[in-house]
Amino acid sequence: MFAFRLDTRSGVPTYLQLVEQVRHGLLLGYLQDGDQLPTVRDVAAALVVNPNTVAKAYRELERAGLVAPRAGQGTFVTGNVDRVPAATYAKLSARLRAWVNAAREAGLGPDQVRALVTAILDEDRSKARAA
Amino acid sequence: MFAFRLDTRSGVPTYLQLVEQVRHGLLLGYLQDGDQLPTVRDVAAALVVNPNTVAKAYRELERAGLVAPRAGQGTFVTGNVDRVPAATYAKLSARLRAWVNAAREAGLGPDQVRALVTAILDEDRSKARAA
DNA sequence: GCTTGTGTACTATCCGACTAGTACAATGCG
DNA sequence: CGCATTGTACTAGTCGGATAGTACACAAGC
Repeated sequence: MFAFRLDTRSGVPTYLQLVEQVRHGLLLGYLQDGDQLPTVRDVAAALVVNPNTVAKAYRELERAGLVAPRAGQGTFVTGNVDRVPAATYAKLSARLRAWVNAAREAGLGPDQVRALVTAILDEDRSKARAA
Repeated sequence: MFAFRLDTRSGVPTYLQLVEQVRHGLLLGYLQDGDQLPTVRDVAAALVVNPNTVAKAYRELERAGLVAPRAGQGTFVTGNVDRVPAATYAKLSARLRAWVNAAREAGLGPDQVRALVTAILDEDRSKARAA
């Protein structure tokens, strides 16, 4: 079963964090067509948040056409998303993992690693906008 | 002069985004000891936010000992942060940039790139916590 | 000394995220 | 049918971020 996590210090609204995690799961293949998401009440209990907050996230995902609710059953993935081919995914993640290790060995702390990644991704975003 | 940017859709509070960007600038060497940050009023005008919001960010940075205000002058960096050596930084960022390009050429969209990076960094975070 | 530009402080207000609690609709199962 | 489980809907309230507007304190420069 898919598991959620929360970062309360990030300032990102809870329901958006949940939406993001499902989106990422779909993009990376952790979640596939037909998979069931944890029930609203389960998630609410596990993360100690209000059921309404979880429901808001699920509603958002439903609006986006990524999941569909079945009353009395739960919420299920209706995967119509471009997934990364498994081989490509494995290759890229291995290479990225190596990079993170190299950065850590070069003495960079987690914050510095994140800062550098953010900077490079922002470059990429700027290029994408310019193109 | 240092320049700020805003991502209004991220859900991250404005003042926290400003704090983060200064922190990153310090970590990566974009900002150095003695550098002046844009004035509160300049930032407020450029980003179209309330001066109080910018002041809140600067106050936060001052509390952290990263910057110091000089009345009538502006806010200046008091850089007591571990910076990444320039050579290390150049090497790592080049390698990461290459990885991003490879990912894009493999057909991954910006969102997928970010998702993958987030996933790997979360792995790293979990390992760091476990250690 | 006066003016200008800077950071700071304060109050009031608005809005969105989140919570609390309850109730309802639909499905599956005995 | 009756019950449990699930998602959904609604109202009311709390809390924090952001805004608006004003006022103050300090330093530099004419």
